[in-house]
Amino acid sequence: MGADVVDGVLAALADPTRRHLLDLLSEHGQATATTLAVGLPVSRQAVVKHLAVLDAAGLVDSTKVGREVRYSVRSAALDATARWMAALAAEWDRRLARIKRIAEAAERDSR
Amino acid sequence: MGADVVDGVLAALADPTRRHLLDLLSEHGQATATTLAVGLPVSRQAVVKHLAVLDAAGLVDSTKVGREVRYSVRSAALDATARWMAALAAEWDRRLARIKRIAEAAERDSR
DNA sequence: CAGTTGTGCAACTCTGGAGTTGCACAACAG
DNA sequence: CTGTTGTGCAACTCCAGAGTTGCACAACTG
Repeated sequence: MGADVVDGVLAALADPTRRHLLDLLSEHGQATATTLAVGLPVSRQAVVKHLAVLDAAGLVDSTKVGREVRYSVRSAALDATARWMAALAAEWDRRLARIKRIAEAAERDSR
Repeated sequence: MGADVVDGVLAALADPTRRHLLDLLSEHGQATATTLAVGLPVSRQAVVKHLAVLDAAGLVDSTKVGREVRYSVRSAALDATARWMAALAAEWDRRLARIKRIAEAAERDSR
């Protein structure tokens, strides 16, 4: 699994405004930067920049229709990151269990 | 599920140095800031700050032993965030499917 | 055609966070 | 007790990124 994908998604999700943006997008399915900016306490330009970040992370898709650009949510990258995270948590558990086993064995030997 | 927990975890994981730190910790199971700083291109103080962030996010646990502080990985918060993310991805899929259904119905009516 | 509206581009400000250094203090070893 | 070593605290520097404004340009509407 591409580590850079995970990297991009994590960096993108770190910002509250971008998470809110994704929330709005998933509600409406389709929206332009101008429309999205109305429901947010920031300017349209700020929204455009955030959408660019989300686009680079693969969390959002853009389509030009006439003079406007419609954005929509893409779940693939998020899903991949969720799987990566779950695998990481499992890996930690595995390592912790192994270390605990070794520690117990060492203690048993010392007695 | 606490949204602030997810928030903290995402913010914590956004930094590459912190992810590397977590990786090192899960390998050794136990480590002090001084020890960890050796394998990283940053000072001990920088490591201490990162560990403080990870601690606040619940990703790391600290224990005082004599004059040194030992850190260890905690998988609970990461696991919770992974579940949250998977649920979010599923939610997006659900909404997208619903919107697609509506769009197709509208198209069928217009014909 | 003229007027309106949505985007894109560029140049700025400004704050948060990553990193550093220096020093004081507590906990060891001899 | 004396010297050494690991942490903690505080005051800095520095820069990426979040946000802004202003303007030019393309795309619709009448």
